[in-house]
Amino acid sequence: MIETRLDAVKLDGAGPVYDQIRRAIRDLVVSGEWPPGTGVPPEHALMEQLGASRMTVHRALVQLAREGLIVRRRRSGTIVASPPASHAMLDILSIPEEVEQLGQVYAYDVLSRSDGRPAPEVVERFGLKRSDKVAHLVVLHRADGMPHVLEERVIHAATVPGLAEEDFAETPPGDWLLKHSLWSQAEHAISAIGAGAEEADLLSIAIGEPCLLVERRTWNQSKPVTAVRLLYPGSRHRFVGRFGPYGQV
Amino acid sequence: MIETRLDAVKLDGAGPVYDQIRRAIRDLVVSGEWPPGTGVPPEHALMEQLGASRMTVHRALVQLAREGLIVRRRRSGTIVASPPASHAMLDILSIPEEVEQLGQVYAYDVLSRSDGRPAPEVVERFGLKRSDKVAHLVVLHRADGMPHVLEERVIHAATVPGLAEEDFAETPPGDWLLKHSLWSQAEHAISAIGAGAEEADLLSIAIGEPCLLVERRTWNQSKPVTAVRLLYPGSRHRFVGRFGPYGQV
DNA sequence: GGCGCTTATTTGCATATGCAAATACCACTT
DNA sequence: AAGTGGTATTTGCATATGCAAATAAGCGCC
Repeated sequence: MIETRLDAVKLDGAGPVYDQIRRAIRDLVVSGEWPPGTGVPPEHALMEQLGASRMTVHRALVQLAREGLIVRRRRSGTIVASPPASHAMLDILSIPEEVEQLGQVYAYDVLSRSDGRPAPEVVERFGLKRSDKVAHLVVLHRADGMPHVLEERVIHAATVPGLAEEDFAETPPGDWLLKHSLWSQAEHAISAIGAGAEEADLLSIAIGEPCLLVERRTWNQSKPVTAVRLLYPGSRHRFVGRFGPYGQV
Repeated sequence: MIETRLDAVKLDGAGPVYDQIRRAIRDLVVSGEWPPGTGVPPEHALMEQLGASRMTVHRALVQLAREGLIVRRRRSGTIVASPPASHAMLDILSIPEEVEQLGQVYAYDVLSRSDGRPAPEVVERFGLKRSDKVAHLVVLHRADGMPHVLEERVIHAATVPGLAEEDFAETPPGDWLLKHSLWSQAEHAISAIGAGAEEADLLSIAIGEPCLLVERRTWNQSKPVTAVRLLYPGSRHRFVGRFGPYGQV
């Protein structure tokens, strides 16, 4: 277990104490200062350092645990949780996992890679500066040998250390990024478009066939990390979700 | 404010007391026994009736409030919340609201309605019995006069009182149902398909043009309520959502 | 009637205290 | 070395208590 520096937890005096504690720890977690596996100080230590009662500290930690940011176990203590790989319907972050959950065999090919300045059309689509250095990848994911998704991805070199040395021979870029970069904010959009000539060819479908397009952009502390465009043949894919009226499952 | 019968809250003895209280009240809310607006008894009353301390009752209520099931205000007390009309990206339940949020003028036409036994293909799609009575509706929603979504809907008469008398002249069926029926579970699926001849005509698009298809089925206590098929012209629509790695916004 | 003040009710927050449950760790035995 | 049992640590839960903040409702005054 990774140790923490206790004095990193600082209150800001705004609002209820339990919420100050909650936010202080949450910020350390989402900023990456306390990466997954880091040990959160025990209630006693926090209580002394912050001058709050144990119940107040407890309340903050219980809430963070319910939110999934930390994991608590008696006697062994509290650690920062690993972010869940996939969550609700559209938080599908790992394509290999998605395919394997369908009981199919996963494989992928990196069709192209280029490092350097982004092409003008890429700059616009992903909201970059022309001077930013990026890696531009095209990857075809297969399920049981059949084309499953076509992925086009731009990775912002400055925010992802080790990018140049990685050749994505063993792990597709999406999964690799999950392990080698942090993200604090993501946005995605779903729409339907017809496949273009090149896309249709790669996915083995007809030109103009309806496809589901998922576009996702990811930031870490407002710096862009990666942008991806996933094209799913419409006939072969459905995104399914369940929910209740108050948001619960 | 609607009064509640205090003795309706019953504990089941399983697990922590605060959680028993939480579940007991939650069940009353989601079952519809305490409809939105119902007054939840004050902490003092619950405390006496249940033989728990106020802090324990408080903990249960605070959690329910954070989950959005109840709304609490000092002095005026606690009431059951109205289910949020729209929530995350795909919990768009009210099309009029969606359109108006885009700053466009909303209108709709009921293109057809038939009451009676469901067509065989509807039976299958919705998991009904052939003997169930349903209303079958086709509605075109417009934004600024332009076709916006094509809605095809089946409503299960047995679970929706007052259905036969309603003509949907003033409120489109989706919104009407939100007010006149309860639901405890929903499922939706998104996919991409090409517009059929009839659909293309109604939506003023070309045959085969890619569309986003949202299918949603809704149940109340495992009895079907309604099933709907929403066809959005792909070129004109994107569903956008934002989220963070731990599920928070 | 309307306006402003007071009061009572209800929730919100924090503390102190005590015990229970889980379990990592250590010492001891075989 | 391997099991065994006790102990200390850490979280989980519940209670009792006190005060603060918000505000609905009542009261009195003009």
